[in-house]
Amino acid sequence: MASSKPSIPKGTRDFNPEQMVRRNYIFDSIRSVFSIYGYQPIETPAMENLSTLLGKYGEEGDKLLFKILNSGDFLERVDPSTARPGNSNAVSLAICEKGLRYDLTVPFARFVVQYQNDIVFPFKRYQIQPVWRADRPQKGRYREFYQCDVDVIGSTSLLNELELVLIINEVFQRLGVRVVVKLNNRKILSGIAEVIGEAERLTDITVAIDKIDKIGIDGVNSELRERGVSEVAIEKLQPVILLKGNNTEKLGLLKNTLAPSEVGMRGIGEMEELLELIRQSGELLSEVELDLSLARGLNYYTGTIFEVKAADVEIGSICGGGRYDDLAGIFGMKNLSGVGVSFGADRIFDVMLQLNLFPDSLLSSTQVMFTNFGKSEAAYCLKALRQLREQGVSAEIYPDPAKMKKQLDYANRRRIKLVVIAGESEMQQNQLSVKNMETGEQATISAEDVVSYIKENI
RNA sequence: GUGGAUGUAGCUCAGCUGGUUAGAGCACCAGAUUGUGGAUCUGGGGGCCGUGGGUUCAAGUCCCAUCUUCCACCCCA
Repeated sequence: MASSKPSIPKGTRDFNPEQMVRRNYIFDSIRSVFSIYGYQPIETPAMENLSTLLGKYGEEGDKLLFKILNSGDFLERVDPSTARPGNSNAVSLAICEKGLRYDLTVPFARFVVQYQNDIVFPFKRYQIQPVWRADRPQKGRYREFYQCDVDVIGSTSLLNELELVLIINEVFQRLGVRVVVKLNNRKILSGIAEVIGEAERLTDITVAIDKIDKIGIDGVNSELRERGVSEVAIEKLQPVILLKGNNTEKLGLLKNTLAPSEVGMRGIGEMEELLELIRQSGELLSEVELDLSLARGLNYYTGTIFEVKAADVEIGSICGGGRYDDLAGIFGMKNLSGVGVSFGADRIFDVMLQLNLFPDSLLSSTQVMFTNFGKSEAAYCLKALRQLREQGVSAEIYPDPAKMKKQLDYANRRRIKLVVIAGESEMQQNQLSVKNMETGEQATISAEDVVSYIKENI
């Protein structure tokens, strides 16, 4: 073999036309909901300065950043003695100053700080762009994937949280995906850690209880032990982890437990207010559930945490987010609270494909095709073809004078509903034949009526 | 980053304990049918068996490495 087979990098994908129209259906639906709620679009570059990205996602996140090699003689300023195996990380920082963005939230925070004087606050923005993670790919996990972020920054009102819940509900209602919206609050988690006497182990505790669905209560407990949480604390934690009942019942029980914790009670207050706001907005299609095991890894969250799971497919979360009180602080802008969620378009795609939720109509792009029997016959069609297009009907003419079988076959495979047949006999009568490919019916129409006939029969 | 599976035609897969020229279905192209599609029949093209090395008289088959895809862990959309 002269050259190896063409291929694309691990974890990346090509999208064919069928996949693209379906993806665009998702993006368009999401975009229009965002827009209805008053959010404005922005875009940021695929690459950011590495200094913007590093240290924002924890140690794990830093490892998953794609770094971009400097141009030119990038080894020029590298001390040869540091360039040895085992020291790749330090060297990579010396030879790379840019990286591909890991999410849309951090670039957004950078954007807000950079343009703070031009932005009108509260700033409601949405952003739909790909992000890259040097993760090991597996089901529902890619190295390049799209996020659809909505955030509002510069407001602490819980009305923003409410709005996000309503957006989530509306997006998945439009797409026909049944979901469960899970809510929690970082302050409640802090309160729990405080009450059981392990305040400084908040992250360990949340990471462990986040896994309860997967590894069960015993697994969580042994993981807590491994992470150094005391037996007494684990004992105290049990009733909280195992909390059952509806949202109000859970909150009621939590109130007793968290009474000694000021943070915890504030968290409960926020949760109660949010649930009340949701109730007042009217009936939602999506189920909204307070889930204390919901932790989410990103440690910049400080208040409400959101996560959305598909009710009918096992694929991890398809949307998630939360409130962050001090994200822009990293970039030198204090006291700017924000809250937002991110829709994972690629996973939503996988869910919808599996549940067969894409409308068939997406697959036919051309509505009318003119057959081609030769130069003069094709020319005879051009006027009607143009008129149809001017009136918004998507139409095309088969470019080559191929056999009728081949042309009709093409129309079939492209799912084109109407085929216009115009040959010598039609030309002589100043007519065109219009064939419906679904029913097989065919009618012969005069040249002046053919456009309106087609419009009526699309 | 750790562990486990996988790779044969465009796609889904056969191919026995190593043994002639590597198969099927679907898809594609052509013809039956020169102005009427989806059906049927007939024929045809297409493979250095993921890649590189090794063992052997002989490797798609056994061994090693590497890459891909998939699964679990970590983490996450």
